[in-house]
Amino acid sequence: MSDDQNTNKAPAPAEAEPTRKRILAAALDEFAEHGLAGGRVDRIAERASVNKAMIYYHFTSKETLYKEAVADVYRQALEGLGDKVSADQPFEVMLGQAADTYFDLFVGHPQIRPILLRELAEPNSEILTMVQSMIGEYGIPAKLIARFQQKVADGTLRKLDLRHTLASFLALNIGSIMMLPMIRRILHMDDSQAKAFLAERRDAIVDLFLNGVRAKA
Amino acid sequence: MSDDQNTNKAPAPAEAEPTRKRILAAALDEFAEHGLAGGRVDRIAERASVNKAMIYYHFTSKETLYKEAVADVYRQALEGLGDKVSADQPFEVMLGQAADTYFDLFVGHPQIRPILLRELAEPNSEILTMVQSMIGEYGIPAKLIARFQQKVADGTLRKLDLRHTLASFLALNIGSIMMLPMIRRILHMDDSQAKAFLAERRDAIVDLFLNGVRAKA
Amino acid sequence: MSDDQNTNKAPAPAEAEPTRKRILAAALDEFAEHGLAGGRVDRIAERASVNKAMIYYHFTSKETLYKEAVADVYRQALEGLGDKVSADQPFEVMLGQAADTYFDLFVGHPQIRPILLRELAEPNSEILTMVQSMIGEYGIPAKLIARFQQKVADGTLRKLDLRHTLASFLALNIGSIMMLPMIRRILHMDDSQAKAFLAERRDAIVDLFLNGVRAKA
Amino acid sequence: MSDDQNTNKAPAPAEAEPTRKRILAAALDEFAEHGLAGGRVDRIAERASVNKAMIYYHFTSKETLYKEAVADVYRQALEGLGDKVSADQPFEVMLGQAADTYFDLFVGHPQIRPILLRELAEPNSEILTMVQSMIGEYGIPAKLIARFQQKVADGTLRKLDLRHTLASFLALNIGSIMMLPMIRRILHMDDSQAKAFLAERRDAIVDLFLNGVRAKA
DNA sequence: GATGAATGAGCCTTCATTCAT
DNA sequence: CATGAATGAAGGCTCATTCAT
Repeated sequence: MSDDQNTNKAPAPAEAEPTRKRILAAALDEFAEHGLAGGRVDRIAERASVNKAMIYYHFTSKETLYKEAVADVYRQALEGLGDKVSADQPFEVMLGQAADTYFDLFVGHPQIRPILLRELAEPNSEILTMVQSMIGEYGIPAKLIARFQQKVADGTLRKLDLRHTLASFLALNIGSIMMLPMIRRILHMDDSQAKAFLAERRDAIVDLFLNGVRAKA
Repeated sequence: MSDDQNTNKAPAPAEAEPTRKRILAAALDEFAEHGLAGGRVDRIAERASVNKAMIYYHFTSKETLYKEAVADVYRQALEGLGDKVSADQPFEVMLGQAADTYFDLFVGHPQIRPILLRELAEPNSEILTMVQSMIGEYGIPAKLIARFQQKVADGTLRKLDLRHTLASFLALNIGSIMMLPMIRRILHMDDSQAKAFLAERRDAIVDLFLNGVRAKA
Repeated sequence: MSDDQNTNKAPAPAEAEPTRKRILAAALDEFAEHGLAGGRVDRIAERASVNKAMIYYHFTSKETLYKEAVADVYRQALEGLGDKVSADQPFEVMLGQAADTYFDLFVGHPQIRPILLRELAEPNSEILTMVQSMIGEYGIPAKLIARFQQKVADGTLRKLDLRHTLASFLALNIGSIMMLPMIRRILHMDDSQAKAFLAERRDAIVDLFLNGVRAKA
Repeated sequence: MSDDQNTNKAPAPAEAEPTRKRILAAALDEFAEHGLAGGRVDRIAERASVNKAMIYYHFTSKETLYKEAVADVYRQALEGLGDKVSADQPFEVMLGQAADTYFDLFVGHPQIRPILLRELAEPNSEILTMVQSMIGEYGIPAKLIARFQQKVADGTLRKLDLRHTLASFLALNIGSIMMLPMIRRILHMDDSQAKAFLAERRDAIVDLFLNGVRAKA
């Protein structure tokens, strides 16, 4: 599929793809800033330097565009992430890799955070379902669960409800990023302080989590 | 006439101070469901069974109404919360009280969750700032930080960066609630399973956190 | 009627009249500033320090209020003017009196100017008709025409079409006042210059008119 | 197809550069009839046979449209007027030309009269300022003032304050037109009489003015 | 008389979407 | 593919007017 694209694109439609991609990128930014309801098709057109009608040439509707734009970032994000979390490493290294992966995800694709937040607010988010299906069994959660089970089996971890253990790890990681504006205000941090804080967060999380789950000597 | 009113008002307060409050309640629901951008004034009027113009009789604009509605729930919520978290109790009891308070907050006022989520997505949320100022120094974070310091001093807790410790506790609690739809999908839980899961969550969090921060014997 | 009023008013309705008058005065100001279409009932109520509903207690509709307010100023204005123009005086004195009367009218009741201007723009102004009927045969035009005729008869004035002569006199007087903002801009006059200019205008008009109509020696 | 257009456009320019101009024309009529406050965007759309939204595609707001429409008529009017007033002609001819120009202006563009009247009623009319700047130094007033000065210098005219002299000429001309509905009522003229009266007015004005300013033999 | 609250119709403006070229 | 113009359906807000007390 990618071969096909690469070879066919040079000749004629070399200009075709860019437009579509530009629209997707513009849409992503717009929706990240304003949400689906607050996002404006005009603004997307402007951002992409295309005529508004062009958007409807490439996409069925604003909502479709939204879905495709979101799917698109996730595709890129997941691709970039690849296999940064390997079960071959020591447990704490693996946890660190997982944490890094989450932080990198939101740093590398800053539009994901606001979009995800807004989707979490939506009663029956199709986006959330779609994203989940994209990540599927290859995601970090699956890897973590497997490792947890093994660690419990060999006695390194306390006997915990692993669903909660996973939920806690996710909450610590993703939740910290999601809630940063709140925590900033509580701790009276300015922009640069918040940035530094976030950078230290990974270690703090892994440390707390490890101690929290490890079986007592 | 005034006698009449006074005596009649007690029995049927459902109509006592209606319109403005009905509008606020309707607005809260509408904005919780659809956000500020997606919320419709017409729908709020309908929900409140008032004429659309009545909304503008009581409130300056849609945005003002939004802010007042949010301020209003928080006022009620904070009032209801009172002093459920007391520093006189053993540490783990206090943590449990704090967790309970958060869970109760979001259960008792289910509109807060989606509103908070969407505000977290907003670059410079005035709402977040306002809410923070409403909670102020009486909030749980302040109490926790104080207790943490004391516990570190007496050697019960490991020497940790307390800002991160607090952030972790908040992420575990609030983050878990915020991210529930995500976790549900990851763990393939249906509605009732999710509910049960959330009910157990409090203990799981306190357990993990306590173990995570406690100094080793 | 006036007896009736005077004797009855003291007892009870002493407060009644003021409200109505306050509304009329407020309406006059509002309509002078914004016109009938641009005038706001709310603003009139505010200006009159009465409840908006009170306006509808005293007047049928916004339009009615407008008409009554206009009729009211004119009534006051005409009353105040009385017989300032007397045919007993020398011709040029009489012209001066007429000019003074017009200038006084617009200075003493500054709301009349904008209202009149806007009514002149209305295709079939009922107000204009009403005002005309209020002034009737006692107005300055009638007096002037009579004097003109007499002056033509005795040879002091050239044989002119007296309708045009009258029109010219009115245009010179009222027109000058109406068009002041325009003339100000053409002659680059500031506020105080314009005021001084208007004060001199009376003499300039009488002088030009007199020379313009007088039979050559 | 494009050929078709090119060849067809000449014969039927009625559709050549339509919408924007149609809107401007419709707006002009609407605002002339009802004023800015009373003018309705819906009605303008209807008059122009365009969708209401089209108005906002071409113009920023109702007020902008108003300003542009007014600027537009004045542009056309001034263009049409050109140099009808020449200083090479005898004084009374020149005055006649000036009078003709004013009468033609208001006859050729009947919307200007009501618009000007309403703007004269506006405390700080931007329109009046704009119009003045459009006319600038090429307008009749400048030409008249220059001629007046010259005529005073050569002794043909009495020594008058030329600002007042100009004001009087303008009041006689423009004022007569503006105040016609008033004069009609005073002189009890019907439609056709008023029309005839207005046609004679030019000569009456020039005659009065000339005699009024001329130095006595 | 007087008021606060209420209402229906309407107003300006915007938005997603489509059409003709 | 690309564009400028067009459109119908709201959407937020306002206004004159009325009602209950």
